[in-house]
Amino acid sequence: MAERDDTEKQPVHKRGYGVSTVYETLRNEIIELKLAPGSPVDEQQLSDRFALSRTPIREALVRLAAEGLITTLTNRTTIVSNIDFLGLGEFFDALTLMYRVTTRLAAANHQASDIDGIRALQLQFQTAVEARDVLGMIATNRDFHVAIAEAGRNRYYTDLFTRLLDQGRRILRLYYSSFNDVLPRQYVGEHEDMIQAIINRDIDGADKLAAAHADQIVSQIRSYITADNRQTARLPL
Amino acid sequence: MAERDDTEKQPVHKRGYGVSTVYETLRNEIIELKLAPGSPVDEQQLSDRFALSRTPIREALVRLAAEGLITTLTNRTTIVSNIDFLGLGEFFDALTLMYRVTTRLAAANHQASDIDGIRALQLQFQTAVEARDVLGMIATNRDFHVAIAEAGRNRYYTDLFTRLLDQGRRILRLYYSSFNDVLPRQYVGEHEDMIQAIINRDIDGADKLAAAHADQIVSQIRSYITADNRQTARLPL
DNA sequence: TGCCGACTTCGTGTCGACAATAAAAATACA
DNA sequence: TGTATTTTTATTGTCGACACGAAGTCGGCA
Repeated sequence: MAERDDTEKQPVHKRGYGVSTVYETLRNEIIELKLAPGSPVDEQQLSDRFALSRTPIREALVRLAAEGLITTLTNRTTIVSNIDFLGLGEFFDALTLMYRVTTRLAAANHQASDIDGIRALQLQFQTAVEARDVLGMIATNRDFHVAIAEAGRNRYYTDLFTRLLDQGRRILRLYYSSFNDVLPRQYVGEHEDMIQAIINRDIDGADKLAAAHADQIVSQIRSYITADNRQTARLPL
Repeated sequence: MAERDDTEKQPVHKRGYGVSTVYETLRNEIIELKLAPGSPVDEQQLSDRFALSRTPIREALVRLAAEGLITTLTNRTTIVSNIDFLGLGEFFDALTLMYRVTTRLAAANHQASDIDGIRALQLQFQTAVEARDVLGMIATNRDFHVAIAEAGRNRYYTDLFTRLLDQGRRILRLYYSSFNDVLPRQYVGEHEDMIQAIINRDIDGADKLAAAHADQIVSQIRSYITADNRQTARLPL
């Protein structure tokens, strides 16, 4: 689909920042599906592109592999990890639990200053919705929930949740064309309710809202997938 | 305390298995506190020890850093990560939740064959308890719960839980000298109850048992730590 | 004698090259 | 013409060496 011809060279790196640059760049491109799942990741190609030797490239790839974003076949090749549709059940389960836990903890542990950041991101999300900027919605929605997780002050949950949300971004992007506007608008309202519950330190309320929110998103994705499947099933044979 | 003079050389590696050997060896030594938290990790030294060039060593270190087991100070040195006593609250919270979730899911999703593996590990744990083999207890207890998590069939929970349990092993080892036998014996019984609940597919029962089990362990560790603190507080000044 | 700056040293970050390995291509054979 | 075997090729895994950066060290100056 999308060509990867936009290989701009970024020649100058400070010593020690080469790997993290490569890591972050590739990470973004994988999450934003600029690099298609299953597509091969060539070390020499990246070496040329970033004007770095293969050693720092490799270290970045090792980090990406540790996060499961790429898969390395020993001695042969490394590819962008495929989206595991069979494991989607596990994914949704974990995602829902993390939505709930992080929102609960935010209600319990947040400090006043956290709210400002959350509010700002909610505003960004809202403007993205109004502008019908689907990609922006996906990104800002992610940031909004990460901010809530950080207000909850449990790094273990935040780490797992962030990884799950980023995984989710890959899936959402696959289906973003089918977005309509009624759901996103609803999300704005749900976000608003969640913020209120957090401010009121209403832990159980926050939990319930988060659970409902998660269910919304999960069933939305599920419906996209089954709709997609139906299309394939209708293919003339 | 323990010297790290036992640096045996392992010269022969199959191509591609060098890094994983280094990774696993170091990982074990860190978790088992053979490498003290805060102690420096020298690449050249490891290079000599494993009879490998620094490149594969480095890749192993990157993986360890991604898991948080070591900390790399850019351009300077890399050390074995310190145990974060201030973040212990977060740790216990996440640990408890994962105990509950994995046991719940095991009750819901296990297959008959899983039970055999769990039973075998429970037996190992029991023999370690009877032999008063504290180190064995810590290790087999970990394996027992990992097996339950795997029977629950959610890789996201299993991953996080495994990491948490391994972190916990470092903490437990710090205090293993203060172990008495009454608690471990109690754990054997609690494990037995958990297995029964899982077999009966009693999800809520499994949850409750896991929660109680986790609380036991957490309060045990907490009491060790506070006892330790009291000692320091009693120091003559 | 105490503080500031150049120098030395040690270890990491990066590089280019070589070796091994597995897939693909080419060849031989039935 | 189809299949088994050898050869080629592309790409990874590993290596030894160099270069940069930060501590610690030493000497100069007030």
